Amino acid sequence: MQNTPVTLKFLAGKLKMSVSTVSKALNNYPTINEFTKKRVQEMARELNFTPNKSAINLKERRSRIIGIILPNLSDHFFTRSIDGVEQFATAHGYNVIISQSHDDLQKEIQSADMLLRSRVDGLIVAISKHTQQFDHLNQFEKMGVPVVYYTRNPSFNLNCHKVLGNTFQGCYQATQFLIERGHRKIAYLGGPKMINFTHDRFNGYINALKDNQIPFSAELVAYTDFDQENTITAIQHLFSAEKIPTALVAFKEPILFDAIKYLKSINYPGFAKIECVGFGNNAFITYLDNPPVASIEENPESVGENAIKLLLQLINREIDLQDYKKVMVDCRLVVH
Amino acid sequence: MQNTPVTLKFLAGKLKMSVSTVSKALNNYPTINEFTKKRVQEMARELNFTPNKSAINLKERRSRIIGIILPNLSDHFFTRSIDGVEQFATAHGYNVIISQSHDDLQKEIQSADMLLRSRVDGLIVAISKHTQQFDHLNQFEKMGVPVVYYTRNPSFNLNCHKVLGNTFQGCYQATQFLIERGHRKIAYLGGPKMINFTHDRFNGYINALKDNQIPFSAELVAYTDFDQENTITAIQHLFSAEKIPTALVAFKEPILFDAIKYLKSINYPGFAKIECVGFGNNAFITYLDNPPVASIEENPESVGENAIKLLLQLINREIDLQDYKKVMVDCRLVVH
DNA sequence: AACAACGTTTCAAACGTTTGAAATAATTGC
DNA sequence: GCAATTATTTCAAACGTTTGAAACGTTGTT
Repeated sequence: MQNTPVTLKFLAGKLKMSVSTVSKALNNYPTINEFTKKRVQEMARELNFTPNKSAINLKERRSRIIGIILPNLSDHFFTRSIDGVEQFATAHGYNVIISQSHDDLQKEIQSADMLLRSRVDGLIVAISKHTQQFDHLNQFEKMGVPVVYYTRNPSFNLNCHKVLGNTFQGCYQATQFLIERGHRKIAYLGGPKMINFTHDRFNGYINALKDNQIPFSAELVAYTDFDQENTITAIQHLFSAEKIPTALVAFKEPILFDAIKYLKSINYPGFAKIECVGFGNNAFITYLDNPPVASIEENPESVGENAIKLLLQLINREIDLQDYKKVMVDCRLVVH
Repeated sequence: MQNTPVTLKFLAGKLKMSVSTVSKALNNYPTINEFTKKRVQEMARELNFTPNKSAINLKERRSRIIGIILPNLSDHFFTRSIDGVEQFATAHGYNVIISQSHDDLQKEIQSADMLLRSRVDGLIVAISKHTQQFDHLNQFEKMGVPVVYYTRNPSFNLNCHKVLGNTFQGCYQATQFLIERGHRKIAYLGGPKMINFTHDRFNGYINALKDNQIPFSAELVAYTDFDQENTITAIQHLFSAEKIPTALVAFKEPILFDAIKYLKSINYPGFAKIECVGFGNNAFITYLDNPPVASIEENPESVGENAIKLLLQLINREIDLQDYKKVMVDCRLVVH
């Protein structure tokens, strides 16, 4: 424990030169004599000089920090997307601060405020499912800090930058896949209606049916959320319908697993023949005895990477802040 | 986009008062006139004044930021532990920066450096499995920044603060549980030897055997890592041993799942009777057809919470930096 | 000997806060 | 009505950097 913090001033004192010489030497200014640079750099290393980022941020009026707000880290989609962001960000000299909203608007507001105070250079955000009001996020753009919404975003709002999984295409492809395997009665298990892409997924399903001249039946559609009880209720509804489904498209894998588990537990007649597909491509599928026939891989790393790429362009003003972009990242059907 | 950043100075100009009055008004100093406070606070709200954290950090010589370095976010143990840290930290006015090492020493060093520059007030770290050298982490203590190692830590080093899952007790309990269920030939599948607690777990296993007068057989012990191939090799070894095991204790659940899957895939005779236990208590277990008979719940939230509690005490100098503590968090056996 | 020209170093202000001390204004006591 | 007291505001320095402008010292030219 050393009580004299090693600052430029301290180094300057030791070396009997001015603070600016030390600073410039460490930053490799061409006007500084080579021998001086050596001396300074050696001394800095010896004394473990570590520049104070707060001071630099203050001076430079930027932080080289990217903020990320997301619902939670227990969802593998998000942790995988972080990897995409982090890799590209650090390669470009930026660090990342992650903040979880736990799908709670108040926490999201707190996170946003914290990141705003930290003067992040840009923000990537997947909004909570309860976010209907955007003052706390609009604040960033007002201060000239670009914001990229990814995955979960305010669907009605065109005036923001978005990077989205092409969830329509993913769901279309999954439905198409099931149709090609001979299914005609394909049930659709949707997610919370507050999450905007829920509708896109539904549309993918609908359109695939339409394009194959399969009549749509409202009986074959139900919605749930992340609560297991609700999923069971939805499944009971779907599989007691008149048109008994032979296949199922679900908006998220863990929920699909709940569905499969339930059908199996009640010895649903014809269970073995039912074919399922869900979003996610969870690594655990390999351990299931009755795995989904395929998964919709959402490529979260790519979503994250596209988000940070766009954000960096906005930060560098290569793209105008007002020139709102929408980037779609295609899904890929993985057959198991 | 507004080009005049709203600073104290800017507010002071608008209100025709000094910067210090504005600052004190916003910080609710008792010497400031109530009416003045109102005026200032209103104006601040109206213009969306957001204090610059870098400036405050610089002035206060602390950041109210806690750094966390951990191997990766794909392991649910770590994401759950973060929840424990975050909750307690934010309740005490601290923010958290998470940095992944991806089990790579170089990345860990980079993370440490980044956090050091950011002048975190304290560090919580689960070292990478390749970390044998600790300069980058010792640096913090040298600068008076307390460090708490959690879960993965330098086992040989007593001179550091540690918060650990009581992995010995967990493994003992699991083994005891299997013994009580009548098993005598219990195999043990250990993890990477570089991870320090691997040995504690093994000792838990051994001691439970000993306390029940069950002879230990080296044939019943094998080691693997997170690579599936190696797990299969280990399992082949264990289950082709002379003493055919009837139960298995594994050091981590996903690996246990690989083992179960393999035994099932080869139609291992007596597979249905084999009882397994592993560390983790993965939420996913509920979907398995041949689930482990029990799980060792490591209580990661509690580990995280204990780590941040200790760290805050160190930060507040309620505990002397040199007075090295070791906190153990018990595991809990969850029978499925 | 004078001075231009260069290589190198230093000065000084700025970034946005906080805070004890000093200054000023308002109030009270007599 | 004036000093003493109290309430309120302002001054000024500090936190650790960066950086353009100014200053310095050394050479080389004439």
